[in-house]
Amino acid sequence: MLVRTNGANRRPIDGHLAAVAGDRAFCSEFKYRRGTEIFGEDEDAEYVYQISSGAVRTSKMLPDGRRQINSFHLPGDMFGFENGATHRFTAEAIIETVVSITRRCNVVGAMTNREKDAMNLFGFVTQNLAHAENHMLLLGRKTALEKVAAFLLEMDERQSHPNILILPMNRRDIGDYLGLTLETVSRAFSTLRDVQLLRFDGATQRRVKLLDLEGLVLRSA
Amino acid sequence: MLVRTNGANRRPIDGHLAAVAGDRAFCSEFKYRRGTEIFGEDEDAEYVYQISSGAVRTSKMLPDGRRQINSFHLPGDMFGFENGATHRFTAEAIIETVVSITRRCNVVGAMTNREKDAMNLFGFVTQNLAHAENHMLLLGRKTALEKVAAFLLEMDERQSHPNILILPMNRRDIGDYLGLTLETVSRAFSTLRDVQLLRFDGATQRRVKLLDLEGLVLRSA
DNA sequence: CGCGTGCTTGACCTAGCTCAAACCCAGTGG
DNA sequence: CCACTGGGTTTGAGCTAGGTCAAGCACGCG
Repeated sequence: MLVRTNGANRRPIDGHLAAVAGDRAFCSEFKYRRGTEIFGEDEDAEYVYQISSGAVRTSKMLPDGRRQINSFHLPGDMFGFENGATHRFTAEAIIETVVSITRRCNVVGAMTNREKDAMNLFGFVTQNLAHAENHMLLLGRKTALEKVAAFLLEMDERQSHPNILILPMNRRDIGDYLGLTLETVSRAFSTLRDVQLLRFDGATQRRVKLLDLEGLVLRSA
Repeated sequence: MLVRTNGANRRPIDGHLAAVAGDRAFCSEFKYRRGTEIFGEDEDAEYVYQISSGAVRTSKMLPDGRRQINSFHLPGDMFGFENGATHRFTAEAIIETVVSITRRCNVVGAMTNREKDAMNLFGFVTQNLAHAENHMLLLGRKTALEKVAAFLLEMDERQSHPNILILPMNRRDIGDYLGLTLETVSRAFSTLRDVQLLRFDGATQRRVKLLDLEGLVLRSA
């Protein structure tokens, strides 16, 4: 499923991944088309990934097709750490996405050589863990409206409070992230619109203006 | 809430925590009574913990009291890694529990000195992360019966398939772990008993014999 | 223009929640 | 010894949040 766009264009890039891998460890950039798989559950885990642009969903699936999205990754985010030899989940590009990739062994090599940056990597993992812990609280104990409000606040936060929040994912993805159906997500959006907590920008439903962050926080727990 | 039982009895102990902390970093053992708090959400994170005996639940709470248990920790498990300065969740002893404790700074010091053990610690964190990812799938997408079946299999696995599975936690804890009410958990136990997948050992409902692991696996997804 | 994808909305249904009652120990005190 | 108490658990009877199924609209694209 790899769609390599810039061929043998191997070069060090800016950002943490390059720092962790070290100057001598080169990173490649890959481009993935909307909807394509970056890696699949149980595939060999050879690389660690950092997003340059675009958006990625990581998910797990039950045999009958029920899906749970663990997290959405936006530019700057790292994913794909594995303890064992294989990936524990699937990663797919939601929109056209560019990631930089370095071999696991480079990172491990870096850890033994440069402890400070190894600590950085450790930080990325505990960050992922912290997100998972918050998300378990959401999945296990929040109502549909609280889930969607929390989701909007999370996205707003991660896009550093833009004037207009742009959602790269569709309602089904949001539902699979929040443990809801797409219809319930849609109804929650409508409810939040009706009580003036958000407004859709233009005709599209992917561009949202949050009108009252305080109000959203109140409804997110 | 600390109930220090062995006073100034500081000594190195066996196990990973001692290995990570290094020979010169001494670990203390603490005993907690059933139901007592080991650390609270937002408290300073000064230590890393490993269980010698007993059982611990780690949980997060919403303002109105709804609780989500992230995981149960059994002997050998480590918990309490933090990236920042404070704990992201509460840890409580479910039954009388002995933990060994080392200061975070000892562990960090060990990481810069002994890369191999640092890798071990990294492994513990990614292990916690892997558990969280599986648990999100469970919380977001499984039915009550699937959740309880998966829970029983998890506990059985972690007690290395004992003849009789002993549950240290009550039905409410199980419910808060699985995102269910205690009544629903109880009904699921009864259903599994009725279809001969488990039997209660004696009069107590905390001692369970799993009669058909295959059957449980089938119902756990 | 026709088609496919995504979104909304409505009507209905059901898994799991709430509320309530009853039981079963284990521990305590008379 | 028994009575009493208080967790913990089970079970039942209803209720409701959210799922399911279905229709219809809006947009973008070949």
